[in-house]
Order: sequence, then structure tokens, then C-alpha cells
Amino acid sequence: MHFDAPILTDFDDDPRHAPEAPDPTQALLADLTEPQKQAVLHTEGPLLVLAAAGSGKTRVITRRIAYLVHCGVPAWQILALTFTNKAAGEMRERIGTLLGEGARASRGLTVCTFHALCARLLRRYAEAAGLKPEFAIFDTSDQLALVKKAVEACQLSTANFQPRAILSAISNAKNDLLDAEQFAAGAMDFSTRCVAQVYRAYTRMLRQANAVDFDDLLLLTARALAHNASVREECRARWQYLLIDEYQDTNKAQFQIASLIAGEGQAGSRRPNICVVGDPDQAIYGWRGADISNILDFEEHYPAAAVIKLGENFRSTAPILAAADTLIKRNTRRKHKPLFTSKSGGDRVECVLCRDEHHEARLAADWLRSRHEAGTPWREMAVFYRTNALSRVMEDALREANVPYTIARGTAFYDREEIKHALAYLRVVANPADGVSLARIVNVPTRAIGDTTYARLESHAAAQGVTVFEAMRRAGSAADLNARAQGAVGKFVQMMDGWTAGGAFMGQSLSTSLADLVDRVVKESGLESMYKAQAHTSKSDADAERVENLAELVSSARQFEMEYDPAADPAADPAAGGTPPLLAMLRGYLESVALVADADAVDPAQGSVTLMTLHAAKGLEFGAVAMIGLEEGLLPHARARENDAAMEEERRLCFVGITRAMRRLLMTASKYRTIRGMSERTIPSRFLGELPGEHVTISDQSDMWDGHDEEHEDASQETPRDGNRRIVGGGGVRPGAHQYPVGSVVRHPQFGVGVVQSATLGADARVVVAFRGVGTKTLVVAYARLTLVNPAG
DNA sequence: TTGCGATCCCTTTTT
DNA sequence: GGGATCGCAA
Repeated sequence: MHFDAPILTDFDDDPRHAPEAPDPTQALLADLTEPQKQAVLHTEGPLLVLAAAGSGKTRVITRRIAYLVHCGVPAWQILALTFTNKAAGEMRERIGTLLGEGARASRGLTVCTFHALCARLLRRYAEAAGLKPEFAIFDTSDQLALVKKAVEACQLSTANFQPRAILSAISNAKNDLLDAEQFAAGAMDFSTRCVAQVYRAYTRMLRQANAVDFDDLLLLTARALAHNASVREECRARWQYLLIDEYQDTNKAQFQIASLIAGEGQAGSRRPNICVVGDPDQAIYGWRGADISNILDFEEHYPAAAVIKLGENFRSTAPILAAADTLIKRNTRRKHKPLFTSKSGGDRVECVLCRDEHHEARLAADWLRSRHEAGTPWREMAVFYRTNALSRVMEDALREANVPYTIARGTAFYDREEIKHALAYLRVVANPADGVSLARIVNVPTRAIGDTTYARLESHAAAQGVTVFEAMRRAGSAADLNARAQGAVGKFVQMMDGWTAGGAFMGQSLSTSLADLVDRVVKESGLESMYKAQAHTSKSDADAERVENLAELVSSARQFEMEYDPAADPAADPAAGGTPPLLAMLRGYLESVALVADADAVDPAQGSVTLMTLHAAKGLEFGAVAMIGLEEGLLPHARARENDAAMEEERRLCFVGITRAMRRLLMTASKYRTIRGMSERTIPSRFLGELPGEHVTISDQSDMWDGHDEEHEDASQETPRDGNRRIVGGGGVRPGAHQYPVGSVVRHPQFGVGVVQSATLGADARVVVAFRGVGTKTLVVAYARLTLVNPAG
């Protein structure tokens, strides 16, 4: 999860290897095909590698880097950029293995994501970017909170200007390298001008909070590189060899960052050593601003570029490959590029039309089980879906079928309420200007600093031009705060100071280790005891789990600490101003937490089936793959309707899913699907119809299923089950609200144990349940995963 | 104020 | 399915 590829660290010793020693070099090339070899050997000058799915791309990249090092290029001169931490970690590991003992030869090598690189550059060159090095990285929920405030500050209504929509407009602008002023300049109509106004306010508030959002990481880095010659020259001098994976998914900002580091446009005849690798057929991030023309026009940008095509597929059987090829051929905006394999034989792709999502999930689970019985280990199997919402039914079915599974959601842990709270404390510790985090935790647990008090503090801060935390420090002189509030605020400030020594991070009474600091914050803030108290009174697993999660956060900090290399952290550079080591480490930790991706959680070491979205599946491969939800509106997604470019992207997404499969592929659709509580008739995906008949079997089993038989069974009682599909007739009445009388104790898998407060009747009967420590929730009786623990009475 | 309950409203993908 | 929000009652 964490990574500390050192950057901008000077090494006194030169790890240059003697150029002789042909043997290791030969070993690097021995098992490569001719085009693969060419890609490895072409080390000087721009290179475009068009790598079709399954063509051995990762192998080429890792060999190429190892080869460079063998040829005497110091590893620290090499920069390799990926899209996920997972990909970066794997690449680093494989290169380390190739280079052999001690990993000394790979010392200083930089392999990381664009975002991680930018975060580090911005800390190193914070001043040039107009930031302070302890800046926070805001996630989507922080961004939304801030946009909402910005909309209000502009005196606009959040009803007419939905924060979500505005945020997405701002994000698009940033991905196109437009700052607030440039965006405003192009805003003609009323609504766009309002967005521009909010953009301005939002940017101002971000800077006041000393924070950046995900898009800023790229935008501000691109800007610093473009406008600041010394930043640019330092980076160019350091990284002589640049390699970018998944180049088809880079956006304008990333393109500019890459170009500036590579040295495009420099006077003279310098041919930058930039190697980009990608596949236009796997471009699936258009919605995030990725611009496929970056890869298509590479040769125009670098006229000296060599182009190498890797076409042969080493991954999939012929029928799977034929399915993928036939499908992707439907895309019109595409250079045709046949996929081929020298393998023959292989099972047909199986397509099944099911009755409903429960049938579909059960069928997929049974299919996986049969693959397992045929010898495929669980870890070599995966289930893909278009939207995360589809994972739930699948999970239930896998649990019932006793199929071990893990969901690839790297962010899930950090999305938990208790973790978000703890991290918010830490963020304020690292960066007291972070008003968004401060607002989150100032009254959690309750310490008599309510909304009213906080609003007053905010207005003081605004009036005096200081941060809210500074206003809290001065609360003693705030006339409109009563003594009780002043006391409460004073205690809060004192608590924070106890962790930071008033922000100095120096002194013998302070924590010496990061884990110790996190532990202190979790305990002394009262968070832990708050959840402990709840766990005690409610006896629910959910609350006990929260306490455990907090403990896990402490151990994740300890883990980070052990892997942390201060020399690798540019912010810890003594020349950068003598940052206390604990603060530097805390920054690094918070940064690594902010940049985790869902795909990072894919752990093949576990003996379980992996569930993930199609987007997260890119770059992976599995022996057997089940793709579910092949329906119009889902895949292709409804949002892609009436938009040819978006529709082609959906097709590429489907293509990516298919090409992950090595030997077996199941694709399912269901005739009926429950969408926000309503069962709706669906239409099978057009993509199914686009598959080649001779390599695909299609079966309609939608009338072979009649079962709502055990939907509300308590999944925790692990009833043994045979592997056969159960087809149960009759008896499929969904439970009504009358089954949960007021006063009943129920269990919800996420919210824990609660008491039914009230119930409504009718087709979409709902119950209001008070959950301990979570609050009250209104749940749809027919679909909520409720278990009756104890009926009223 | 705070807690509760009802009503509204949405709904992709992710660094 | 459930998050957000707003009005109402205590």
C-alpha cells in the first residue's frame, strides 16, 4: 500500500555498473519475442510501444528498465509512472528481482503514480506552487463539502447549482489545465459564469485551508514545471529516462507534466528518452479527462519517435480472443489491429440469460465453484461488474455458496466513519489550517462545541483573517462566546497543542514515533472511548469493529513508519527548511492514505475470488472470469446513450473485461433487475449480440428459476449447502413490514443491531430503525438486509 | 439545541 | 437502497 520510491535524493556514490557482463543482459532478452526485444533495446530517444491486451507489456517494461540499469544508467535517473500504486509496487518488485541481490542496483529508482509523483514534487517545491509543504490532499467528500461552502459563499442556491455537478465541471476544467481565471475568461452564459464564480471561491478556500484536491496535484505540478525554470531544470536533470505506462489514459495535465520532464521543445536536437506504453483499445478513462489523442499523436509530438507494436497475445485462448476482437472491431474510431495467438483450442465463451440478479449471482457462484472443482484455484478467478452496486448480490451468493472472496476496494477502510474521524484529527495536527477536517472533528465526541459556537468561531476567523483554529486559540477574547463555550474551546486547543507542542512538533513530551502519535490521538481525543462505550451498551459487532479498526489504523501507521525512508522524502530534505521528522512522516503517511486506489487492494496472495469493477480490472489477468450485468443501461451504461464516443468507451470497457480472461469466460445478463428498490425489466447488452457466434454459447435460463427462497436468511448461520443450483418453486413472498413490529430488535450487516421505531405499509414498506451509535435509518423492508433478532414483546 | 421521523432524491467508472 | 435534509416535538 505504501511506497517510498525516493525522488530528488542525491546519491554520493555512483552505482554505475561496469558495461561488460553480457550474461545478465542476454538473460534479460532470452525469452522475448522479436518486437519485445526491440522495445527493450531501444533505450535512446522517444519510443511508442503499442501493446495489445495480453501482449507481455509489463514484461517488456520491467526488462527494459533492468536493461537500462545493466547498461550503466544509474537507477535514480529513471522515472516510471503508472496509474495505481499496485502497478507501481509490482513493477518495482519485478525489477528488483531482475536486478538481483540486495536491490542495490535499483536504489533510487522512481516508480510511482502520477499523483504520488506530483504530491512529492509539490511538497518539495511548495513555495513555487504557492503552497505550504504540509498541505492536505482533499478527497471527494472534502471537495464536496468545500464546493458546497463555495456555492453558499457566492450566494447561489445549492438546489440550482448542485455541488456534485459544479465539482465535476471544475474537475474537467482542471484536467484541461484551466485555472479559475482561465475558466472564467471562457465562460459566456449565465450558468457557466456562476460555475466560474464558484471555482474562484473554491480555489480561494482550498488555499486558505492549505489544501489541494486530486486534480490540483496534476494542475499545480504542470504549472510549476511550465512557469518555473529551476523546478523544470532540476527535474530534467534528475530524470534522464522517462517511462509511462497506460499512456492512453493520460489527460492533458499529465501529458504536459510528461512533456516538460522529458524536455520536449528544448532548443537543439535533444531527443528525449521518453518511452510511453499503451493501447488505444483499452482507453477507459475518457470521463476523467483522459485524452486518447495523447497516444495517437505521439509521433507528431516526437517526430523522431520509434514505434513498436506488440500484437501477439500470450494470455487468452483463441475463442476468448476472437470474442474480444470481434467486439472491438465495432468501434469505428479505431485503427484496426488484429489480435492473434498461436494457441489453438480452448472452451467457448459462455453467455447466460438469467431470471433476476439473484439467479445470476447464484449461477455465477456455481460456475466459479465448478471451475474450482475442475482445478482452478480461487485466487485465479474474478468477477467483474460495471458498477459497485452490483457487488452486493454477488457477495451474498458467494457467501451462501461458501466461495471465498475479497472485494477490491482499497478505499473501503478509509471510508469508515471512525477512520475518517481519526484521520481528520491527524490532518488538523499536520495542517491546522484545514478547516474542513477541523469542522468534522471539533465536536466528535461531543465536547460542547456545537454548530452555533463553531459558526461564531468561523466568522471571527473570517473577520480577523486567520484560520478557524487560530480563532479558537483566541477564543478567550471572543465576546460573543459564553464562558462554557470558551472553556470547551480552550480545552480543545490545549488537547491539540499536547500533540503538536503548539505546532512546533518539538519537545521531549511529544510522541517520538508516528504510531505513538496516532495512538495518542485516537485515545486522547476520546474517539476510542466513545466507540468503546457504544460497543459496551449496544453489544453490537459493528461498534466493537470500530474499536478494532482504530487499532488497525495505529498498526498501519506503524507499518508505514517501518517502511519510511526519510532520505526519500523531499519534504524532509534539510535544505527545505528543517521540518521536524515526525511532522514529515505524518505528512507522508496522510499522503499515502489519500492516494490509495481500489485496485491497490487486489491481493493475489489470498486464496479467494476477487470481485471488482471493470475499471479496476485493467492490467490484471485471471484464469477464469465471470462478468455480470451485461445489460443495456448497465454495460453499456445509460450515461453513454446517444453519445458515440462514450458508447465506444463502454465497448472498450467490455473488451478490457474479456481480455482479462485466460481460459474461461462467463458473461451473464438478467431479465429482471432490482434498481433502487424496484424490479425492472432489462434488455440484454448489445455487446452480447456483437460476439462471434462460432466461439460463444448463448443460453436462456431465465425461465428455469423461480426462487426468492432464501433471500432473508441470516447469512451468519453458515448452513452447509450442496454445490447444486437450487430451483425452488413457489413460496416467494417478500417479507412485509408486519414482520418487523415496532420494538423488534433487528440486525443490519452494516449498521449493526437496532430497534424498530416505526413501520409503514404498502408496496415499498419501510421501517425506521434506531441503530446504536449509528443513528436512525429508514430502510426498505423488501430489500434491506435485515434479520429479525428478537420480535417485539 | 437535539433527536427523531418522514420525505425527497439520486444512481458510473477513480486518482 | 440509502444519504441528505428539513420540519416537528421534546
